[in-house]
Amino acid sequence: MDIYIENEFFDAERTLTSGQCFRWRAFGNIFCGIADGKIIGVRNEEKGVTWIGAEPIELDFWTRYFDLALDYNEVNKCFADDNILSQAMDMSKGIRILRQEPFETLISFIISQNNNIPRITGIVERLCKCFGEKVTVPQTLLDKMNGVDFPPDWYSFPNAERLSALTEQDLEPLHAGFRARYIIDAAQKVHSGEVNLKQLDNPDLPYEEAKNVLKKIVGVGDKIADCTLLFAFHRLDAFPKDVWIKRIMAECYPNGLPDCCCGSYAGIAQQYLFEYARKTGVGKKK
DNA sequence: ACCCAGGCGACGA
DNA sequence: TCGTCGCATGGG
Repeated sequence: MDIYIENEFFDAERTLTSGQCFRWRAFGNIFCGIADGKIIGVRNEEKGVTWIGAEPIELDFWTRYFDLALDYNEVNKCFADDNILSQAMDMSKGIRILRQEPFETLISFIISQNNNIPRITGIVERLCKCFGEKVTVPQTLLDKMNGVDFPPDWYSFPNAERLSALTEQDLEPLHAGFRARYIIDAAQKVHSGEVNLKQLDNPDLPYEEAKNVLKKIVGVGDKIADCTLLFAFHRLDAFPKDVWIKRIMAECYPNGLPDCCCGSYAGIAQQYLFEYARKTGVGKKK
């Protein structure tokens, strides 16, 4: 069935195409994606959002996934004094930081290194198609998609146990390049418990401590650890520095980032700046 | 043909 | 602790 949530600070298109997730697809004004083995459609309304094909019992799950409990209007006041951030906020209004599944987020951002978003998306899609499990699409969602070019088969993100049993050669169809061995190493360390993701789901765990756990994986450095902590564990104090952020730091903040980018909502500021840099092309040479 | 992408590890100074 | 380089792949 459908669930409607009133919330004026949620923009599905901006949130789901902002480079924090790689598994949502647009079909007209409906985004479809999978989390927790469930597929739903997400459609923005005048003053809220509808989850198509979601069950009432899943209300808390999706509310948490889309971070609808946090008052972003309040958070944004932290950034109002900064000129660049104010502009960035205007063009990113309605973006939220998702709470994605940890293993999926970890692997996705391992794949992201020295890579671009369209290609990351393709590799993640092939990973799910090859090693995930088929997900049943609810009839309510299928009905809405009648007449749309909607894929018949959807696959979950494979778990650590599944991937830990594979070899680099098994991953060749993904065309992940040098990242294949990083994926295997991550899956093995997560599955063995050497990297305990459940332990990281604890806001009281000191940030650097959590980060060092993730960095035990070969191919996980500061940036990927930061992204995993931000987009899966909702550590809003994370501030991942990718090439876009480095450009904007060099171009717009030669004397350093404002304090609000080091505080408890640094990750939200980071996401605004990331979008600003990508949309305006700040610092990028042509 | 080049350059680049939500980086990282190895290596040398 | 710091820069620099190679890494696979594919799109611009």
